[in-house]
Amino acid sequence: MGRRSDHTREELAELIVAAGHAHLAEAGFARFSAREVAKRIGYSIGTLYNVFGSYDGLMLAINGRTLDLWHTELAARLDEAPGDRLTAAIGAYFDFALANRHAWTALYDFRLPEGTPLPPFYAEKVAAITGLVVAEVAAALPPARRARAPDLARSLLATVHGHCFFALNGTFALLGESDPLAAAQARVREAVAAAAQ
Amino acid sequence: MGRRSDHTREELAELIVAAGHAHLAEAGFARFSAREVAKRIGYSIGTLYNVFGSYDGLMLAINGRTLDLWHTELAARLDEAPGDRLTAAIGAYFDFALANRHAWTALYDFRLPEGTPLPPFYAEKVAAITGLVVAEVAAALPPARRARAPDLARSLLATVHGHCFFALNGTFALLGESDPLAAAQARVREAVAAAAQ
DNA sequence: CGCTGTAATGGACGTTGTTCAATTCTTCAC
DNA sequence: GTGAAGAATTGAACAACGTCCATTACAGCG
Repeated sequence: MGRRSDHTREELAELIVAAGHAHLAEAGFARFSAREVAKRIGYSIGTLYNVFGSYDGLMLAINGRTLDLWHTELAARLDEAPGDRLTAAIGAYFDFALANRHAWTALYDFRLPEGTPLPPFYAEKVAAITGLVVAEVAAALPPARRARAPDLARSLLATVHGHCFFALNGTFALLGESDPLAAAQARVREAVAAAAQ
Repeated sequence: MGRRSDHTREELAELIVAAGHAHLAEAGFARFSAREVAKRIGYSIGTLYNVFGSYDGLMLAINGRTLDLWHTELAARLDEAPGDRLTAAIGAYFDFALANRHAWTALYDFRLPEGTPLPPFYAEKVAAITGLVVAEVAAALPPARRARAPDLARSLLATVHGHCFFALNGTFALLGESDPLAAAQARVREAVAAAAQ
């Protein structure tokens, strides 16, 4: 069949990503299927491949949407944060991951074939989120120590990620940890205090 | 066909896990296939299912083997460690993950269906590795603070995991981090110092 | 009306996890 | 020996997946 709707390519891509994100959020990465996404929007599987080229291209677009949502929510939470903004940011990190378990986990479950670099549009979304964190870390340091912010922010991102990851995948539950968020916040507080010296 | 070798069930399981671990180490979790494992040892796909029941059972056994190797290597490295044993343990964590990228990554890529608890044999292996870390954290704390060791060890494990994960999945490279191991060691040092107070 | 280019299809292919009736071999009782 | 019992092993069959691409349907233009 041929053209059948008034969707431009971009509108169609948007439609696919929205349905894909919803399917991913419900089923999780392991059960995600491009065919199911096509079924949901009433298009055939071939159309998805015309638009995104491959399964990897589709997943990248969907994960990109997750990064956008994450960035938006993090920024909003920082805007309305009283007092300790860094602590609020960690809370937002956990809240987003918990509220979007499957989509958040898929960010790390999915990997491009080895040697394939992330496409720029995706790398930029990651950098944008990181940028928010760098700014908050810088603000938490005394002016004379601000040059350490990028290095420290990357490390703190990893620290929080580790805690959040273990909280979601059950490792902490298995080991008896009861308050992963508080632990992450404590570690960040200590690191910032040390860097402030 | 019927019985054709002198393998006991346990020897056969061992054979399968060894071949499966090798295949996983080469191909990675996404390309891993039970059929390929069967092909490698000259058995049919049906036999794998007789022994392990399902793909999940097979993966659990293979990941269990990875945990065993990890535990052995970590213990060895601690034995021969001069001076700062906690720092050595973090180095061993990174070295193992880097030397066994695919197998290590598969520990976290693979997840049982939601609601299915980890089988005891597997949970015990995780607990054993954690136990080594708890002991080292306890040793690094002054006697009066040793009660904090289990909590702190879990949190430090998450911290190191986050750094190692970002180092392997390319996030750190994307963000410009050059020495993830040093960053992880610094974060642990700071946390231990804070807990010692 | 016909031409051209884009949008969309869906059958075909190879691969996967999974099942299970059928088959082959071992063992042991008689 | 012989045959029954039991355990081990097979591989065809099934549904679902990602991928490809020749084919079709339509819109717009001359």
